[in-house]
Amino acid sequence: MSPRRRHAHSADVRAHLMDAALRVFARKGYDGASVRDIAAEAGLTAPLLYHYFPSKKALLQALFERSGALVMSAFAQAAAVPDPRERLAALLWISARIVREHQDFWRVSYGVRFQRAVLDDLAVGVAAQSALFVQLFTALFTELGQPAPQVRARTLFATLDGLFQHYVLDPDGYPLDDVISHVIAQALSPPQPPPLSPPAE
Amino acid sequence: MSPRRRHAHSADVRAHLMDAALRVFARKGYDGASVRDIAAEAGLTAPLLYHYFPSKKALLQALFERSGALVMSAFAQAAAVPDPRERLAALLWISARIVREHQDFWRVSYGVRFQRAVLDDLAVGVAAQSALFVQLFTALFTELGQPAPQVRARTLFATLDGLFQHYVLDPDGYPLDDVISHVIAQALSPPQPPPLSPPAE
Amino acid sequence: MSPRRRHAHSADVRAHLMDAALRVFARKGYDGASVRDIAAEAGLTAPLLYHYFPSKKALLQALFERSGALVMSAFAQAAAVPDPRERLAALLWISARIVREHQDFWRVSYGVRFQRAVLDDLAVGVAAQSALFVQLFTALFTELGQPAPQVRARTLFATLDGLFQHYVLDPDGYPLDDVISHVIAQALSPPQPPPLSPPAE
Amino acid sequence: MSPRRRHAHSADVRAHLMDAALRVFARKGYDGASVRDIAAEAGLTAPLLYHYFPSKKALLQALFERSGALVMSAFAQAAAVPDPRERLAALLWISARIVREHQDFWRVSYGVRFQRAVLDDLAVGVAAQSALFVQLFTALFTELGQPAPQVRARTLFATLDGLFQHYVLDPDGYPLDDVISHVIAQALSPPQPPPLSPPAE
DNA sequence: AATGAATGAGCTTTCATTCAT
DNA sequence: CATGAATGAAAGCTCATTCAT
Repeated sequence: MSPRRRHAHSADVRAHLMDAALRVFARKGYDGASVRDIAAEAGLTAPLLYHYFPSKKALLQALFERSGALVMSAFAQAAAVPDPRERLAALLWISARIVREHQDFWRVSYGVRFQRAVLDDLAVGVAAQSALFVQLFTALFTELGQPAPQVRARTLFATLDGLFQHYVLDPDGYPLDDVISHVIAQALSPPQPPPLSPPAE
Repeated sequence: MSPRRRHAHSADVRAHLMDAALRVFARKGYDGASVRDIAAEAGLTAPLLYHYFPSKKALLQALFERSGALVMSAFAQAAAVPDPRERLAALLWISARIVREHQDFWRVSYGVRFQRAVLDDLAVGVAAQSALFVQLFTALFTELGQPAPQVRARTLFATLDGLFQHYVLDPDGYPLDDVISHVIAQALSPPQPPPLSPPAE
Repeated sequence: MSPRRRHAHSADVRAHLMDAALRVFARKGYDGASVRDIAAEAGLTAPLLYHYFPSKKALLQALFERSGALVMSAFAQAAAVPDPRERLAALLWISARIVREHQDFWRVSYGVRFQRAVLDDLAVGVAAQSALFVQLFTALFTELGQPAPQVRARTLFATLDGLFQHYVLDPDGYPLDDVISHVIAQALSPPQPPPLSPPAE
Repeated sequence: MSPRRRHAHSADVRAHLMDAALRVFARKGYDGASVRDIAAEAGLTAPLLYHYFPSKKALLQALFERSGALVMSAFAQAAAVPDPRERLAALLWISARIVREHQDFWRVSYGVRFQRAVLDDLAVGVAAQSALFVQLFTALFTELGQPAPQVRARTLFATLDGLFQHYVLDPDGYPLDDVISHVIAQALSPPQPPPLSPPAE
């Protein structure tokens, strides 16, 4: 009834479409979701979708950017914790919270992780985040005086990645908090000498 | 011994097709790989592929069965090591070797992990392997007298899963052996009390 | 009145496609007619056909529904004739007219009559029409005081069915009116005792 | 073990294949039946089928020829009955018996009746049989002194054709003998003046 | 006589995307 | 802003038929 724009802000429609896309991608996978599906989920038509996003891929990219920003800001916050032990815990708990609260996105993200054709344009951002993560934790372990801080960082990253995948695959049955607690304890434990070298093949 | 044949043995052609499919699936993803692509990679035509496999999905399933058998036999071997610490190390080194030697398969496997529609018929086998893995390591940690053996097992499983994915995503740049060594050391280290509980939200 | 439109009304295109499909089905049979054939006959492309009909089968079904409605309304009209003898004649002449004016449809209809796989979804409507026909004529013969009215009705139905098929198979050479006249006369003639029983086998 | 031919006479295999084809055609229709289906039903392979029949169509043609011969000989027998009334009854009962005993063939025959592409090579034989039937009954009605004998013959032919189709579509529920009895009585009844001419359109 | 292997042609259907209105 | 119409490309799959053995 207001004389100004009957229709929502462009940004609102974009967000609405991204939410719809997220749901459909999460449900059917990126390839399995048709542009029509997404438009229908958002309550509009495909050509209109193209009014807001130049392609299906661009929609996915927008989802990655939105979540990337979210992750970055959360991490920046936690990275500011002065005590390194507390910082590590904060980073992990925050990661867990993000994944729990954005399960759909992570399902999508893990689902396209191995699709080169799809990831082409995302690869840079994703790789950057991974690198940042490893750097952050390498610094942290260095600060803690742990040996081989980069290996520790990589291991921790792998653990988190695997763990979040397992959680997202079965959110109701997975003891996320227990495992996170254990991971934190493990990450802060003193180093051990490697007990066995790789067997000669 | 075997004379030159114009018509290869059925089993040979099947294996040849599976290898081709593996390469194409690894390169383009399951959805991105067309039956024609696979047939062409194998040097034959699409209808002939259907002579050997009833469907594209069946081809994928055959790949999973082949690798599943391989994993199982390797695991059975390592699971027979009497000393639990050595057994743990053996299981991890063997896992790493399998992944290294069958990168394409694991790329494919991780690629379809979140595609419900595709996994339907594979789900049983895959879930069984995961369960077996967790069981095996739960028993192992119990044997070692570690507390919370199931959480440890789950964590270890997550670590391996994430680690192998990171390796497969960048096989040349990833220090697989170093990380595996560290994971083994970590898994065998004595437990620590959890330093921090999850923050109240 | 209506301005020149680049995009025709959906209903028009649907009708246009149905006409094209009817011609192609009549010419090549249901199985022999490809969706491309039909689209080409209608002057458009196959994917566009799917814009208007969800499947090839749905197209056939639409044809049956259209003709079913036509038959029903024509029959309802003739069934209202009060005098039973005149009613019988009216029903038969109307049937003949419908078949003559919709030869293509009846060719198609008779062509799929024995294709279980195709008829599945049409079966209900077709069976209902047959049953209606027999009921209508059973009532009519009862009203006329003829013995064994149901057998007479079934016989008449069979005669019409066969006769229309023969006509449709050779529309130019078939003396449709003569035969219909005779059938009417025959149907209204008084009953005769059966002259001979079936021979013992 | 007998030194002479391990394998059946060529004619036997042909007959065996024709029986198999008949069953499969009856079950799935001509188009719906694949050559592999037929070969499998006969317990052999497709290329071997091609050893006995040059094409799928030729198989169908052979079926028509076999049944045509059967019909002809049965008709020839019944046509020899001296009394025309008895002859008519004999012809109809024999027709009914043939259809009852060869339901599969008639199902197939009626199923392809409107498929020009399939019938091309059968058309001659089928048309000849129809013509023979009409001639035979025209002569018979002439002999009986009935007016318009050709129209009567055509009508009778239509009745039989329709009736046999209805029977074949529902063999268990159809009162074939009752209807045949009625048709015979009707065919032998004296003529009636046509009660109503076709309405002016 | 018998068969596994092989293929060209073609099927129905889906999709991302564009265009005219 | 919004949409129905439109399409080229390609998908998975089936088939009648042939060929080498």
